[in-house]
Amino acid sequence: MADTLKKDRSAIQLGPMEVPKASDVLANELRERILTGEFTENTPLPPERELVTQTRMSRSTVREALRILEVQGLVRIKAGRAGGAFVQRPSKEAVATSVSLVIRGQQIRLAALLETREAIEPFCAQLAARYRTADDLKVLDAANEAIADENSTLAAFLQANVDWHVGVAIASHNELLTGLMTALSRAIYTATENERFIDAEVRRLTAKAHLSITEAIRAQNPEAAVRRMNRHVHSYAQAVLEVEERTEISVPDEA
Amino acid sequence: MADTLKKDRSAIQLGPMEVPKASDVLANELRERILTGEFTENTPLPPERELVTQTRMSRSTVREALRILEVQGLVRIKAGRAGGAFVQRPSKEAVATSVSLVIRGQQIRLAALLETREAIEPFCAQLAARYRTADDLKVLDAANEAIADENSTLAAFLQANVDWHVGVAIASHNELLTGLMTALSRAIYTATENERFIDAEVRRLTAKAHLSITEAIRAQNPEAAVRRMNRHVHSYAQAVLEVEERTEISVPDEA
DNA sequence: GATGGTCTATTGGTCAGACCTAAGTTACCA
DNA sequence: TGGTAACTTAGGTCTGACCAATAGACCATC
Repeated sequence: MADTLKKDRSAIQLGPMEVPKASDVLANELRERILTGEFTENTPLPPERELVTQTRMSRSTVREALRILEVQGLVRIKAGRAGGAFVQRPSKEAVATSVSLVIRGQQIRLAALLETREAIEPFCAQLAARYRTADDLKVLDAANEAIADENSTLAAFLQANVDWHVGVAIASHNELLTGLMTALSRAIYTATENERFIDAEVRRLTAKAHLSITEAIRAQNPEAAVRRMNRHVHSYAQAVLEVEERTEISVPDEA
Repeated sequence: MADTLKKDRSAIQLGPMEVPKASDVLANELRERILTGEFTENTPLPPERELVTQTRMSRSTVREALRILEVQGLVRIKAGRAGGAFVQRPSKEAVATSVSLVIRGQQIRLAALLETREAIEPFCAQLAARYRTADDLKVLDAANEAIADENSTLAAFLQANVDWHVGVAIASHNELLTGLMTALSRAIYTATENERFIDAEVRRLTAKAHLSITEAIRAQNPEAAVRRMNRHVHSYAQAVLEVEERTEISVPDEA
């Protein structure tokens, strides 16, 4: 009897309910208006105290809402007179930082990073070959020059390396891919920073590969670009992983 | 005299300096400690009032710092007794939301989304064929079943479609790719939601392609998986773009 | 003895008001 | 005319108070 009663009563099912915080409500409202284009780029939002009177919320609530939007890259906040919150469209930076957080936070294996780069970068090269501008090529050439300098430090080499890879992504003119590649490159940079496998030979091969890919992009030859980039990142990944194996996985331990 | 004095004094050169906000300082400090693993998952941070006494900052400053970390997905905040800020590792959700923001905010062309998917998804399929588990296959099979139902609504079809694509990404066991694909799929879903080109024929072809790719993944045949997925997403993109052209770019106008 | 009410302690959420600091604007004086 | 002092506007921080949600202990009722 009691059992059936219990069954009857628990037949009514309710999921856990959301009770949004006041600051979230404000943030959501503003976010929607920004994303739908109601506020265009660089539009100044009303001053905090004005928002307080409009929304009848307290200033701390208003400020927390603005802080949320700031972290999400939707507004940029300046202090001082004529300051305030200015509408911004989130760009690759927002993607790059969040991806970096995931990479660092999840202690993602170097292998997975390299894998992901193998997925994305050949396609970037292909798009770059189609859509590259003269400015894009300048960036790549500058990076190539820095890479070719055999007397530079390891740090300088790696930085130039990152610059080149990000440069290719930028040349693809796809903000999504650019953001991902920026984060990936940074992560791979720090992961390989202490690697001892980057010797003169590796540097020479890298420089050569980059040059050849750059030429394909310059010549607007997508097929060659994708093919060469594929080979480049794949062989680089192989090389890194070989060293990783030989040195008995010493990196993951430091977590 | 005054001139030389002035010159001497301006010999000391200082660049523009950054004056970080107090809340940023706290947020950065906590973020580093979380990311380096000093605080493990689910560790409760001290209560706000405790942080106030420890840091000698005001409560509003402490709260803004916590809000920053919350938005970045580094802590989860619960109210009430035994509540507080609990350490969390940012996951694919964080990537998905920030990518969604960029997609919505930049009013990214549907073409670019499809392009990006063409870059990523074949590689996901390849990895899925290598690393898929039995559970992964169950998800794909369930989605395929829903897709095959010819009497379902358009919304149901698209949802099942998303489930399948995300399922493939999950089967790749790469958090990065999974996060990106989740965001991408959602965006493509909403972008194609109102499209009239999804007729019975498209649904039939989609179901067929998904089945064939699923089989390649089940058989752990990476080559077939990547080839079939490539063809699938490419032809889908072509179909969408053809409709786009025919209907004279009506979507971008509503921005 | 299971259900539900009440109390209390803890902790985040919100509010109000004050003051500090950054940065344009204006006015005034040398 | 040019520089600087005063003013104004806006965000940044602090203080202290109270509200709201929640967990746990205890008690009342059926």
